[in-house]
Amino acid sequence: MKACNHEEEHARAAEQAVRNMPDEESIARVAASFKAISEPSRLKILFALRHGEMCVYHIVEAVGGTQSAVSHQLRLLKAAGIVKARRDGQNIAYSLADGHVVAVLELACAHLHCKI
Amino acid sequence: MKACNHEEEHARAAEQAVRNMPDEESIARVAASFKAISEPSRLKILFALRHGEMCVYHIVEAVGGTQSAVSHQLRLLKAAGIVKARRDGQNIAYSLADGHVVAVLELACAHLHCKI
DNA sequence: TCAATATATGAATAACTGTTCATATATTAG
DNA sequence: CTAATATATGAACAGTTATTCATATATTGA
Repeated sequence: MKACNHEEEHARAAEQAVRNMPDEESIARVAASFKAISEPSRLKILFALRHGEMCVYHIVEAVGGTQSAVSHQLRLLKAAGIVKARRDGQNIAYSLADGHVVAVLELACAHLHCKI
Repeated sequence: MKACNHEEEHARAAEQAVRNMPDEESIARVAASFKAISEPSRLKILFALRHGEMCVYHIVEAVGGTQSAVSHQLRLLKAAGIVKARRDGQNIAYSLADGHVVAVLELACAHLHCKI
């Protein structure tokens, strides 16, 4: 494999890329965040929580599926810092962790030219 | 499973969630987009391409790994509409599909409080 | 046309992940 | 304390996916 005829520009970009490449741990964390929101079942939960805090009962109502599956998904989302949980009596109320979540969803939809 | 004592607010949120839930196909497309950028090896490619168009040779130089692995990853990224490709003689020059890609990466990093 | 180079790709394997089922924990009402 | 309810969780299975290896395709120069 040898260089292309854009050698200079591409080589400069490659150099900059190496110099500015985030460390492995940062990349792993970013990857984990996107992985958490890359499954339809979990995305549905996020789209649902856009409309406000909900306990598991209502999340199940909103997105369908079994209570167990939803609970497992919520655990992953919480571990990834995408949603936060708050106990309220017998219930656990879930909500989006911060405004970045909706912002990212909206960017993705804009990218795909689909309205949400 | 019965409703919680936030019945009214949560029930309203759940109703709105059901009414505004994107269709299955939109959700699948959003999920596929995030899945494409949820692997460290592919994220490295995107972080690299922030610095400009590059051919495969230079991408391999910037992110490491084998040519074959990088090529497979590029195929997925292209299929997902995250990067675009342009033939240039013997080389194929890759670049980010649009500004949304960098914007999403920056949002994720802001969310995680890590600088890139 | 032939050799060299850049990139792509099919198959195989190993690792990962989502769902289900059964069960556990925690909270409240009585 | 006991029963009922809400949520969480461990194990197992099925489906998915990233990497490697070998090879194919495409472009260029001679």
